[in-house]
Amino acid sequence: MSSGEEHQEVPQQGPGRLDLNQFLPYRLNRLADRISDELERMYAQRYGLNVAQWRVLAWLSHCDDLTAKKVCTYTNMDKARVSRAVQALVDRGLVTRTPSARDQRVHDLHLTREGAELLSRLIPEAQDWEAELVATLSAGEYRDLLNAMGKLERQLERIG
Amino acid sequence: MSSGEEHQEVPQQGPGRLDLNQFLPYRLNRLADRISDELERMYAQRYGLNVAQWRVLAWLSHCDDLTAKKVCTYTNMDKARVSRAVQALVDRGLVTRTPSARDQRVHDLHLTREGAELLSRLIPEAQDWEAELVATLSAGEYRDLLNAMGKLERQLERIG
DNA sequence: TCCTGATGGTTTCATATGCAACTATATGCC
DNA sequence: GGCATATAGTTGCATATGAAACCATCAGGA
Repeated sequence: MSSGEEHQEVPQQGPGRLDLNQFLPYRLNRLADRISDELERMYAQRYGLNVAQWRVLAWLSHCDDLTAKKVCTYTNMDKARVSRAVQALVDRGLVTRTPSARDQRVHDLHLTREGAELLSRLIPEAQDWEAELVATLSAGEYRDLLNAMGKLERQLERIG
Repeated sequence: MSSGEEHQEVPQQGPGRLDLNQFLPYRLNRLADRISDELERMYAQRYGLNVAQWRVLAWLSHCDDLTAKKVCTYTNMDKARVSRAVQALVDRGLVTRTPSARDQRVHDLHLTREGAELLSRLIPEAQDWEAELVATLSAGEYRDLLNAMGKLERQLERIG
């Protein structure tokens, strides 16, 4: 795919026409999908993790004291999907799931030593890859990008 | 969900820890997913379209002279998914699919009158919604955002 | 205490998706 | 022309996912 391939068709303009390259949801999705595909390849091939499992692990590295419910709200994933991801991680011995002392409905999630070790290898790889990805952005551009995305997220909460 | 909810857990830092809120792939995915969910609700509930079908229609509004293959490359969707989306649109009478005169393997896709009418109602809604979404961004911020995303896409091509 | 409703999590079931095999057509080389 | 290979698109199959039913536990009020 050559760069600028999105313009090889002469885009049609006018009423009833949508210029997708100016349409933020489209652009955002395309970019996020492609990044996601790359990363997915990385942790699927090398660590046998799918996206849901990776997200659970990433959150476990981000904060201790996690539950399935919290993962749901943080990642916007369906609770069934989270449940299955956690199950798979427990089966692989990367995560422990123990009923909470205070509330038997809740299960506390924790990394095992193996889980922590896997993350200690995976996280630097992910960060290196991200660094390469954003290498063409200046520090200011990067900051502004995250900033704009933050604004959009807050606006989404307001609208939705 | 209150805004800033992503910080209610004290984020842990340090080696082997990943600060997801500074990790672009995560942020991008979360934002794109949420936007996608909102839009999906919009055209699923009101027009009975799924994401794949909407993308095909959007590209048909964007440029005439489309084929399934082009949709695949433009949208990064699997050809089976595109094939099924097109089939559904043809069944609903929104799109025609005719074998190309030059190459019998290729099928030219075109909007029917009904398809165009549906789009003429759907597109303004989508644009209005997008306008509301980006209302908190200045024109400059919006431009910079698309610009940064363009850079990332080009960098992705280079890396991948 | 018992009943009602809410909540965290799992399981079931229907659907959407991706991969691979397949069909049909086209292209290039002998 | 005839064979090998590539390409556009469809279909079959296995898997991933989401919605809803379900189970267990908790909280609150009569």
